[in-house]
Amino acid sequence: MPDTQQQLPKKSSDRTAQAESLFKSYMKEQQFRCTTERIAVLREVYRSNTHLDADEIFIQLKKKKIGISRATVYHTLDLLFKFHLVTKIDLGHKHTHYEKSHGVANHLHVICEQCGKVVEIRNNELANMLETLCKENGFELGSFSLQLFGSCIGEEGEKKCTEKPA
Amino acid sequence: MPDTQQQLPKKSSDRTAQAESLFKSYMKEQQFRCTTERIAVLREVYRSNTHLDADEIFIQLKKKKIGISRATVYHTLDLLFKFHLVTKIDLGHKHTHYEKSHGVANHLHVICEQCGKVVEIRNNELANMLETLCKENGFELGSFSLQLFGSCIGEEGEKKCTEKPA
DNA sequence: CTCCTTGCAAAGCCTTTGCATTTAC
DNA sequence: GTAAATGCAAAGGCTTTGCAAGGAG
Repeated sequence: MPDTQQQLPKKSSDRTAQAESLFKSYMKEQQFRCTTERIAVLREVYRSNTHLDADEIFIQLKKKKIGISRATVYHTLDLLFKFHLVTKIDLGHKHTHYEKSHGVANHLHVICEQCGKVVEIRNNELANMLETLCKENGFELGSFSLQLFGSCIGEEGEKKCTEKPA
Repeated sequence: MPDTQQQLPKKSSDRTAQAESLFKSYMKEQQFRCTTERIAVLREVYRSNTHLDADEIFIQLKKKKIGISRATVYHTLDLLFKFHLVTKIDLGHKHTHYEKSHGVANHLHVICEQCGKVVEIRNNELANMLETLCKENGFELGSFSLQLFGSCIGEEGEKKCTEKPA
């Protein structure tokens, strides 16, 4: 694999384009074909700022009149995951969610077990610690998936969340 | 909820017994009935030192001539999860795994995307950082689920894993 | 031109649910 | 005795797969 993944994006608006270039170069390298469907899935994931599930991607694309089957969406997500361009996350809902991961590293999700709310937290120190921990244990860190389950707390730091799930 | 969860186990051999007491007290509190099936699932999870899936638990119990249905296993795992006595984990295999979490906190999994190997890493500093991050963001940390996807590296720190999945 | 990719539909598989029976309290 | 839990089987829902048709290289 080329070392291009190490280049950090200069502008956040470039991230999608960069991810697209990376995707194309990985695909070329590994003899995967660069189809319009695959690019469409990549763009959809990178257009969104949250975590999507496979079906949401399928529906978004359908709304945009981009004909694509669910099977292709799943296949493509596997490819994107393989190249570390998306992260798989389990938010405690019944199925896998996916999220762009190029240029948006170093964050984790906190999920309220009462109301289901999901909050993103960013922290570089944490990411560094994880990378170090992996190295110390003979692993090279690729993508990662951090989910913390807990409960929202009130202003006074006393009241636990009692909301019902949406 | 009583504060008993904060008491750390003194001996590792006490953990199962402690988890069992906690389970019973939580159940009493919240009007759940203390059935032999539920206790059996708890014990099975705590007897194991790795992550199990629901079906493995079902099969282990069947081997021990403990009649129980899959439905009950799933129900009980939900209860255990609710009480933070097990953690749900996604190891990139196709379904949820469960792992005891009382007395075995502060660890994460590193999963090799090539060979599927799963390694556990323990680190208190990380756990503290996570707890702090949550507090800073208005969350109370319950159980957590950390999975890092990457690749084993060779002795020289150069060779990436090329093994096939088992 | 060749072989990979797509797409549809069906299959697969984990998980949940309905309802009668059993059981904890 | 009563309400909750179990268990079976069937349904549910996400994901994968087989195979013919289409498209990239």
